[in-house]
Amino acid sequence: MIDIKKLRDNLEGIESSLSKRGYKIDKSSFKSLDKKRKELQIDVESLQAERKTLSSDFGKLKASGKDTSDLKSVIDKNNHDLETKDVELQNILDEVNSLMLDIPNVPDESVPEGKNEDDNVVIKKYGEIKSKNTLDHLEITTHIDTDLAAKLAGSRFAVLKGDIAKLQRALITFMLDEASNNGYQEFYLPYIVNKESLIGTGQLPKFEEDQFKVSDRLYLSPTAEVQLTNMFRDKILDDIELPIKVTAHTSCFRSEAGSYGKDTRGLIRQHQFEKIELVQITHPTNSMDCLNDLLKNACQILDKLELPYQVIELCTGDLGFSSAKTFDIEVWMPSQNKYREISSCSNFSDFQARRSNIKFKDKKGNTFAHTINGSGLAVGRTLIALLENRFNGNDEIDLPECLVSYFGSKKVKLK
RNA sequence: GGAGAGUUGGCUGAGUGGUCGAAAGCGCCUCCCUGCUAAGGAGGUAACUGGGCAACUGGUUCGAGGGUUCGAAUCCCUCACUCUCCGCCA
Repeated sequence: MIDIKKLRDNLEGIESSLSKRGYKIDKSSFKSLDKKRKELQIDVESLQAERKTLSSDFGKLKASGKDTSDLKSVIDKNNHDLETKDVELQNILDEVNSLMLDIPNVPDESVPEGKNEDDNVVIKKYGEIKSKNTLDHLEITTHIDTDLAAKLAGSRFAVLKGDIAKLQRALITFMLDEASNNGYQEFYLPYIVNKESLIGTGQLPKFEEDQFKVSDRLYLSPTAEVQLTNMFRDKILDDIELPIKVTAHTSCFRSEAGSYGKDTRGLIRQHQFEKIELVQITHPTNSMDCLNDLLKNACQILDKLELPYQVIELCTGDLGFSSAKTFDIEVWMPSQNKYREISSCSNFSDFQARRSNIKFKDKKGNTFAHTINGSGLAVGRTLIALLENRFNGNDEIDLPECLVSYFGSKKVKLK
């Protein structure tokens, strides 16, 4: 949710910012709605003030045992007027609100302009592409079994066996340790979350069909961003606590309703996958520094894993709904001969904080915080990248140095 | 699954129809006092939001939503959540 005051004060400015990301705001309907809102609100509030004094007069009259019927008819009229005006006001407020909920976040000034993903900007490439391998991960190892998973659950699931299952476990521990070393407090979280939480981080109401619903009010969490951010929902933090850095490993669940036929093979796009998430709650003045910090934390993991990757900055046209600025980290996937997203690091400015009511307190008063998050990293995709980049035709691969102690051996058996 | 008790400000917790946005305590802020520290004293301290250049001045909010009433934190209904005991269980 963007700030309605900013919209009132600077409609043209917001309009041009939003047009850069391809969103056209309905200026004239906002203006006329807001004008009506103002008139009605003034009416309603003065009628409410009137009711207060009339009611207290009524009480006094009654207490002194005098006749109240004249006053009663005045009160009745006032209440009747109030009710009609109030209904009108509520209707207008509902309209304003749904208009506001539909408006995406305003891109940061620094975000490169562009229409779609073709206009994203490669910031830097890291590591050397050495692999000559063309086989994909399902061809490299027999220990990723999607048929078996289909028997148990359905498509877009996987069973990992033996060393591959163990390697996933090692990766999770490694990534969590990296996050802890970088100052993130580790959490273990519920995988099921309520509606309020999903609304807070922006998955609801707009993206309901992407979620797995387990009951009337409960959903499987699509990312630990939801839990880690909503821990601070409805809180007023102390400014000296900022930035707050938190992390967790969770299984993540996505229905992938909109991706029929996309990445149907293997581990790339699953209904259930493992992810380590990094979240920071920051002061508005240095949130961009915090984003760079978080990006560095995520990149560092790929550096240690010795995997080639690139960092791209999303252009205005490709930004997610809630994001003000996003860097994607893409790891080299030899079988596809291209880079694939393995982490998305975003500054949401006060967009999520406004929805989830996360504030901090300083001498000037209470202000919405900024929220930052990114994966550190997506575990399944990291696993694939390791297999594909390190495969050299044998029945086992060598692990990078950083994983050896976590895995307990230097070699991973593929068959 | 059965039975019961709750949900009030940053926290603890009083408040059963108007004088209640709300006692008291804790915490926090300002000041006073004391050579430092400890203790003590005075005052202040909820959030959200409208109008106004401003001084200022309205409104809303006591888990959520309805209802009764001239008037609801307080009475009634529905829902959500939390806790305790019993049962079951990793």
